[in-house]
Amino acid sequence: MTVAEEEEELKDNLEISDLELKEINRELEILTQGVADLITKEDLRKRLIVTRNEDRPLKVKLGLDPSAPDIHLGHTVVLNKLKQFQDLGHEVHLIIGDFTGMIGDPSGKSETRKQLTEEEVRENARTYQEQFSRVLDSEKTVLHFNSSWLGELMLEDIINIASRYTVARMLERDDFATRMNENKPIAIHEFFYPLLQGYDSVALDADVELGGTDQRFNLLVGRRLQREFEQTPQVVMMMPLLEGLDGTQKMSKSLDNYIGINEDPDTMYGKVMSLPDELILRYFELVTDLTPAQVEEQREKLEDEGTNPMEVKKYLAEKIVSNFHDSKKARKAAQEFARVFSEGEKPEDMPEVIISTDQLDDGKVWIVRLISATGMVDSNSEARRLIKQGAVTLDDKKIETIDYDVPVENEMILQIGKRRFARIRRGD
RNA sequence: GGAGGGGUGCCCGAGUCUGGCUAAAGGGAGCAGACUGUAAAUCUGCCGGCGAUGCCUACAAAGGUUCAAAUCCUUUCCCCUCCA
Repeated sequence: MTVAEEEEELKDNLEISDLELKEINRELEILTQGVADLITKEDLRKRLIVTRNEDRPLKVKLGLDPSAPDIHLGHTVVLNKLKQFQDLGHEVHLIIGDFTGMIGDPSGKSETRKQLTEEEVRENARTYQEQFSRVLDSEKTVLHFNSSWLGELMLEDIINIASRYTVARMLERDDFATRMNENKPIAIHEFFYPLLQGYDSVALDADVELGGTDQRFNLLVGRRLQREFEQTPQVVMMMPLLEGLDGTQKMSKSLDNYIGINEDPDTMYGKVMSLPDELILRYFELVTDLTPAQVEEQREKLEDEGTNPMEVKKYLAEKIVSNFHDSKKARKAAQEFARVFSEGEKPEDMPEVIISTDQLDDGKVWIVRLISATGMVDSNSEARRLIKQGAVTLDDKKIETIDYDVPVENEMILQIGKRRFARIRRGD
C-alpha cells in the first residue's frame, strides 16, 4: 500500500478533512526539521492523525539525568524541538530519572551512583524547572519523577519487565558490545537502565520520545516494551548531538566543554568565540533560530575568502547571548570581548579577592600565596609553575621570580595567562 | 569449584622476569609561552604536594625481605578468559 493510499484509508476511517490533513502535513514538516533520525516518519504522521481524531495532544517524553541539573547548549537542541511540539499544542512530559539515576546510564566508566537524597532531588528539580523554562513554556510542561512509579514496582514486576527482553538484544547496545569485546566487566544491573527508561514510556503511555542520537538503543527499548504492554509504540525522534568547545566530543558537563545557558553574557560570548571555526554553521543550525535560508547566507559568507570567519563567529556569539540574555547584554559582551581580547585591555568586571590583614606580614604577602588566595589555581606548586612560565602579571608588571613579597595595596590587578583576572583588595 | 591472565598518575598505557639510574617511558586531555582571530594547525615548556638544590605522599590493600621495592615473598580484595 502506498503512502497516499494509506493516508486515504486513515482519512476515511477517521473522518479527517482535507484541510486537517493539510495542517497535519504542515505540522509534520516543522517537526521533522533538523531531526537526525526519526523512527518513523510514517508513524509520526499516523500518530498526528489519530490523536487529532481523538481530540487530544501528543504526549511527548524527554528523560533527564537528575544528577547534572545544569542545562547547556547541548540540551537546548532537544529542548527547542520540544518547544515546537508545545507551540503546536502538544504536551511535553519531562521525566526526571531520580530512580534510574541510581544506576547511571552505562558507559563502562561510571559505577553505580549513590542515591540522591530526597532533598537533593527536589533541589535539582527546581533548578531544572527554572532553567528549562527559559526554552519551554512551563505552563504546558508536566514534570515527573520516575521513582514515583519505578519505586512502586515489586520484584515480580521487575522480573516481568526483564523477561520481555533478551540478553542477545541487550548486548547489541554499542557500549555493551564494546565491553564484551574488550573483556571489560558489565554488571547485570546495568541492563536495567535501558529497561527502566523504556518502562517510563509504558508508565506514561508516551506517543513520542525525544533524545540525542546516542539514546537510540534506550529509546528503542521503550518501543519494544510498550508493544509488550499492549501500547502503541512511541515514535522515536533523535536530535543531533552538539559538539562541545573542543570541537569533537559531545558537549557535556563532565568533559568541561560546555556552554551553560545560565552563564553570564561575557563568559558565554567568549566561549562561543573560542569554538573551532568548523562548528560555526553547526551552531547556527542547532542552537539559533535562524531559518535554513539564513544559515545558508552565513555559509556563503564563511566560504567567501574576503570575510574573516571571526566576523561570522561574532554574529553567532551575539545571537546566542541574545537568546539567553538580551540583545543589549549581548552587544555589551561583544564590546567587552573586543576590548579585552582584541585590544588587550582589562575586563570591566573581574572577581575581587580580599586579602585580610592577618594574611599580611608587614603589609606584604608572598606572591605564591597571593595567587593561591585568589582561588585561580589549585595549589602553590601550580602558582610557582605559572610564575616560572612567565604567565603572571601584577599591575601589568610581569612577575619574574617566586621570591617576591607583594606590598598589598587596594586595586591591584593580578592576571594569569590571557584570561584569568582578579582585583585585589585589602581587608581589615 | 579448577586452570591461566591482570589491577600503574585525570584517561590510555610501558616498566615487573634481570630490585637502585623511577614522581615512574610514550600518547591523550589540560595549563602556560611563541604565532594568531581567546579559531585551527605548528613549535616550546609544564603537568602529585610542600616557602622546596631538600622533604612528604604515590604503582589495588595490608604485612614482610633488603642499605634500597611498582619491581622479590606472604595474605586479602577486585577484574577478565577458558573449563565445570
